[in-house]
Amino acid sequence: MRLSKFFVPTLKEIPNDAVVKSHILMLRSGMIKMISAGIYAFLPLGYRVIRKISEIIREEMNAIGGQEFHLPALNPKEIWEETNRVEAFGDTLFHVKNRDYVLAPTHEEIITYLARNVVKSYKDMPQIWYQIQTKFRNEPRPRSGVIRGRQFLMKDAYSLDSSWEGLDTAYDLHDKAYRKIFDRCGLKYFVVGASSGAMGGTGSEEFMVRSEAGEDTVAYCEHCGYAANVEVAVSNVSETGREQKSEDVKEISTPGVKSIDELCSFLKIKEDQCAKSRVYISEGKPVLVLMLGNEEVNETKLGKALGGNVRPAHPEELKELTGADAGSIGPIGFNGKIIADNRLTDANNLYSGANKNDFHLAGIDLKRDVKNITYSDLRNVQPGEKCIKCGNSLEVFSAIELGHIFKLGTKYSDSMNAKFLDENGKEQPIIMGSYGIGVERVMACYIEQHNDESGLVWDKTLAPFHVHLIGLNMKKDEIVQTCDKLYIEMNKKGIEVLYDDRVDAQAGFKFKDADLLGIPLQVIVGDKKLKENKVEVKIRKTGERFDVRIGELITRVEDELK
RNA sequence: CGGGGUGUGGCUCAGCCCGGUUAGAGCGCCUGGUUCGGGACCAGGAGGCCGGAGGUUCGAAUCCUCUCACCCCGACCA
Repeated sequence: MRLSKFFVPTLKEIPNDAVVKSHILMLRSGMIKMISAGIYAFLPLGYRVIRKISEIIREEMNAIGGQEFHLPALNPKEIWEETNRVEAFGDTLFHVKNRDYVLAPTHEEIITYLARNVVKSYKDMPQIWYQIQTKFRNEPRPRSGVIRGRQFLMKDAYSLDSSWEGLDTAYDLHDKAYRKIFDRCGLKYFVVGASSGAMGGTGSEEFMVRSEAGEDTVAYCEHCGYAANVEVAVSNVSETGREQKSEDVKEISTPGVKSIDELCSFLKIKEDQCAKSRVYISEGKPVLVLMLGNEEVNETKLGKALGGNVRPAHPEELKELTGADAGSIGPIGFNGKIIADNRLTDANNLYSGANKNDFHLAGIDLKRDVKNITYSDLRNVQPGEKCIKCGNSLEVFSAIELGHIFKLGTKYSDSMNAKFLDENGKEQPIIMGSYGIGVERVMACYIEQHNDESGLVWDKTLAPFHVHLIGLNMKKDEIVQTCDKLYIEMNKKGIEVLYDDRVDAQAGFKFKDADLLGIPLQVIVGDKKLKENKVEVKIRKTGERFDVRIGELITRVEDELK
């Protein structure tokens, strides 16, 4: 491709609206352009990368027996009503105004619709059906460029099986295929076991990439690979323990003291002598939650421990339930269920609120003074805590979800009545799995991991081109002739070449553009080297340069690209 | 949906507080010339109803009201 005829609007300056690295670089390198919040046009250069990623995905999906479909984005609303997901998706689902259609945010319904009354026998399975297509979600807040958009390219696969063992097999196949896909793409990723959320189902794994731009926070053990969302990651910190002698409970006047910090400095005590109280409402009933010191309540864990959803009590409710405002609430005299974090197990000589404004209690012994207290893991894992699997130190950081595989089971086949006859002639619901990859996220994550101060740094696999051929002064015939010749030869050899044949751009300008685009090899044709019948090769990743005789260039380029 | 911020030529921004020539700069773009291995130089030029609507005023990019768009934090997120 000749750059003079190729639409690559590179930007020297950082676009105002972009914040994360990948977004900035995709815009600056002329790969995408924003049309509206969360809606991007892929320009020719960017689309080449998308196609390379898609092709890798396609190869690995085909390798596990996947069959590629092309499914409609416009779906009749009534199909979605069968599974009750019009309501479940709520405002996230795009509705078409002038007909009863929705824009598909995912394709379980369509797949189940296709299978129903067609996949009728256990002999018709297993099946793996997939698509690489645009999906639509009315995200309340698109962000980070292509990472969270309102329309995005997704590979979604669905497995159909006649047995749970078959589902396990399909799930394992996808797990392995995903690892191959992300390995081939050159991504550093990790795998998190996760709850399957609104998709329903039993087992699930998320494929994640560490990134500042990530929306999930995970705890990760470099040593053994343990990884879990902090919402569920088990905390592994020792209990604060009991002191030998239990003091008597004693009321202390603490005027104006609200926070644990204030309490500690007012009484000159340490944080871990305090029990922080938070009141939640669970199933309509108040629950007092005690945390050691100033630790935050993990509401997901709390919900799990109490079996249901929880919400913090409103200020008015606090006053009504305890007689005090936030900051003066405590376990003694609290009328309702009391649950404490494991770290407080049987602790004594604690300070906490007195359920009376401007007073706290000292000498609280949870074992002696608080009957019916239960203990549970309610805190967030902190960096440096011991991994529950191997005991090494955990890291906590944010990450982007690239892919998600889960066992759906019969949720959709049940609600849409997709049944088959088993070996015994008995009717059974089809057992399904669902497996997604955010194609644009793969690209963004790759860029997050492969860039430097000059721009992008592609490996050959995903690079939009293999070689960036730069004619330095295209007003000189020898240079043009040499470049043209090399361009034709490389094309003939199947080497993908971007040829900077622009006449009006100066050398420095071309170099900066080339570094920004980050194509792995640069072949530089200039006056100086040409006199010795040589051209210069620069390896983008290392910055290394060397001269090569023109006659040997093709072989050398082929070697470098191996 | 809550909080914060920004809308001025294709891009990055100044001007706004304190209203008053013809609305500016750098980059980019067009013409001609010089340059030609790390985002060149000279000369000339095109391009803006200052996000939109209403209002205050003799006069509004600037003040007021409403509205739209976009960004960030939070809520939400298969």
